Amino acid sequence: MENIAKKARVQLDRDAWVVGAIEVLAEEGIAGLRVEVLAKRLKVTKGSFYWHFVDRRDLLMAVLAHWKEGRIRDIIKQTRAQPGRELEQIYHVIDVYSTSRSRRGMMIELAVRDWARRDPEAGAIVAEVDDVRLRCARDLFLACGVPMEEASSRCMLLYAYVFGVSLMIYEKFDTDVARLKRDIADLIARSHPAVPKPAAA
Amino acid sequence: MENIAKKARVQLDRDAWVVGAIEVLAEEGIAGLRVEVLAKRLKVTKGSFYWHFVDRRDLLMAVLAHWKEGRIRDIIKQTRAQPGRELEQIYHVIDVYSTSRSRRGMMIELAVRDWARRDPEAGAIVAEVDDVRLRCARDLFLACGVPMEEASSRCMLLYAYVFGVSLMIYEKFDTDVARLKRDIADLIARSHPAVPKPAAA
DNA sequence: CTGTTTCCATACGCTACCGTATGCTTATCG
DNA sequence: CGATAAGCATACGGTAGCGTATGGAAACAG
Repeated sequence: MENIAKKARVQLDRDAWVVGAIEVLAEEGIAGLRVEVLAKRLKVTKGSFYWHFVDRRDLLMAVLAHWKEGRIRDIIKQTRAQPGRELEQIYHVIDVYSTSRSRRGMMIELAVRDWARRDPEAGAIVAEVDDVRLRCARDLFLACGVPMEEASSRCMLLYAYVFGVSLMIYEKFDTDVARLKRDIADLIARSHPAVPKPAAA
Repeated sequence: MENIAKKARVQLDRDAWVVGAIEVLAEEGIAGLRVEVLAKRLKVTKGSFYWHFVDRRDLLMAVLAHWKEGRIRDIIKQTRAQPGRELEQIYHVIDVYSTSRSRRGMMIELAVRDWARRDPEAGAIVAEVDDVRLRCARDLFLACGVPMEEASSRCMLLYAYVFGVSLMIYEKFDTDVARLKRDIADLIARSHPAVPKPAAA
């Protein structure tokens, strides 16, 4: 009974603020993430904010921690492949990041990375996430029989591509974007003679 | 005589403001590009600014125009190859963008692209620059004998990579970054049986 | 030398934020 | 039923930045 009643509580906790903050971060960037703006969006005043956080920096650090945990969880999940289907999983990873399907996630990603370019603490978090990402992706290539150094190169190319392509504006360049992305995925993942390319990516 | 004397003039013109603005843009991003901050850096007050520009937006548009012109000039220059040395030129382009040699230029590039994610006018400029870039790079691949569609894929991968890799933080991942970048350049530019890989990139 | 134009400084009002102080409501507990 | 604490609102002082108004210096023309 109390459990049900507790769902009716409208009060905000730290996490609700962080979730809202990531929303704003995605839309406006780190510079647009202001406590009064966020408070207005959550339909409270900043009196509430300064109850849960000591200052704006406190919120930003909480956002970083939240983002990092979510990313690492997602990386583990996306790079876990059934034995023998690792190449398929590589194509899946490329697809997940490079299509507009997870546009929102990419906006957050880019906002955090832009943030990290000027803030050392954000930079440290991104460095950790990148390290996990690269190692997990490299393991996939290694499982495909790709030698160590080539696996490093290919997984680095993979992530650089997915982040980079989301920065570009290329509508005018090629009409068949689907084919383009398919071919690029092949360039990144292909040429493993021991393992044939899967029919379904 | 007047020509020499004119060099002594310390007064600022529009272009001096734009150049300074790009400096700030590279360091602080578009959100940190404020007229009073810029004025302080140029050792004048904003009274000067509002004589040369109607408002902040006016400066931003001038910055975009200046950046676009400079980029397109550079693209033309970087992708002009002597006949038969096009592949060599492709490696050169990758090298120029992906090494820390032009770190400053990349900071500007990333700042403009971040700006373009939220400002339609900046987006239009980036779209134009991307179009020129992609076409020029594609021409290089075409000159190497690469078929049209593959040339499109490879040049897109090229630029996505160089932009994306500058967003990543990978010190911990691989110790031999030089080898990594060389191998990635090969993945992007390689496999043109008709044209052997050049000894010197 | 005097008037005009160019270029910049100074001063002002205004808004958006940050962080603090304090008051008000509601729930919870004894 | 009071008392206490949690959660939020309100009000305040302070800074940074935008754009305007106006004054002043220096160059230049006549």
